[in-house]
Amino acid sequence: MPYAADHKQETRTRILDSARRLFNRNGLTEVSIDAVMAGAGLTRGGFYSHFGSKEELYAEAILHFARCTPDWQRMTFAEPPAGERLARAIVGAYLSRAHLSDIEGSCPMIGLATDVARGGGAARAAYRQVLAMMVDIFAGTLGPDAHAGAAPPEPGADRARALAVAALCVGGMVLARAVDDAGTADELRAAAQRYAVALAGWQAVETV
Amino acid sequence: MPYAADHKQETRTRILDSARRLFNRNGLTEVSIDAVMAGAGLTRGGFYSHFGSKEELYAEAILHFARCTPDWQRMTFAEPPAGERLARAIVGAYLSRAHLSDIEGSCPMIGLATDVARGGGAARAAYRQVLAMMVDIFAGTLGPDAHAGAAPPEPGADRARALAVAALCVGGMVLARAVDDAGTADELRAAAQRYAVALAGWQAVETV
DNA sequence: TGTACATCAGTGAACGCGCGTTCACTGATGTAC
DNA sequence: TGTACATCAGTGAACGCGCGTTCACTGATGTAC
Repeated sequence: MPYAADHKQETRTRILDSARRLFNRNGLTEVSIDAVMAGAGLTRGGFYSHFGSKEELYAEAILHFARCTPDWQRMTFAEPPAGERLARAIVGAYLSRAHLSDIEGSCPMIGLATDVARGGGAARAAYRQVLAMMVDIFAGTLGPDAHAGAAPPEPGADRARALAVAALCVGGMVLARAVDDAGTADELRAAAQRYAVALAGWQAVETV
Repeated sequence: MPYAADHKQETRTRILDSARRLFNRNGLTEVSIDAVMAGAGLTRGGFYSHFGSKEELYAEAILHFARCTPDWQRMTFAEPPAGERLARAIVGAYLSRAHLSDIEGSCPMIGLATDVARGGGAARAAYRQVLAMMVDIFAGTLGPDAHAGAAPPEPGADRARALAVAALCVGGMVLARAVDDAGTADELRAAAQRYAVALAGWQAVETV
């Protein structure tokens, strides 16, 4: 056994980390295997002893994103909150100026949305998984619905509202990144934050 | 003058229409000049008598999108409504099942969001222009704000709300397209529609 | 009206580069003795 | 403890294909006479 048991696994993780950064910045198809391997401190030839093809890297990288997301939460907050506090803190961090400008380290739902929409099943399944994590956290912690009428609450109304809050979070950031004017971008970010909190029925956002 | 005066202009428009369809489906970089020209019934060599480079095609195609968007409105509605009726009808059409499945013909803000975010200034300026069209229509027609407190309304609150409605419209569709499950996709679409209308303070959506 | 001509939109072969993929080889590492 | 060895992670040259771009050429069209 010429190398330590987890040596290859560690290299693989380094490749996936490099891919995550580069994909977030340049999209799935505009990243060469050369660049991914160089980002991991390796050369191109070794790639195929870790992955069968570039397609396979896509799928694995998206799953890697999904696995990393809980870590991202844990690292952002000194002491991990729970319940509604967690949900408010997530909205605060998600729609923060720091997250807007951190292209490489940001949530993959923002930077890879349209690439994934064009991609294969594995990428889209992983995307749904990341979205589901966010929606589940929101759905469990919603406050009163300002838009609910006098009628008794319909079944599934909480889920619909949680989906809308998520759409506002991701949509606000996607638009802010696409627009060429920093002022408009920050207005979008702030507006999405304000109305995501209002829609969720919370009093205020938890700033980090 | 061997050809009619507008002959070349018509060909150019045909190329841009082909580019619009292909870009919406495959993204900016994953479309070859060969494919664009074939889509316009032409061969590759002729491209460079219309555009200086592929980069230039990107910018022109996005501006073409922006120019087409009013036509899209006009064609969707038999008799063009105005004011709040127009705004409600836009939300209804934008977040419709038909628009969700019409990849090639859809609003470029949905299919090209992350591509534009990575692109050059011309594409991002055009993107901002299309977004501004939508936001302006919303901002002028908002109903009462269910989330406004007893305090007097702040300046810019209407613009912030219009931006949030737009973020909900685009974000809902972006997520719906990225997810691999048709059920979740339609839930996202419907939830975004419901709460976009609620956030705007309208009573109901105008179905087309 | 008919014919020769000038113009130029469009053609398609060719070039060169980048990138995904392959493969024979290198050399670093843990193990056996 | 020290040395030879087997293993295999990683290297880098090479191949082939696709695509952006160029360019000499074709042929369709409106005009002049």
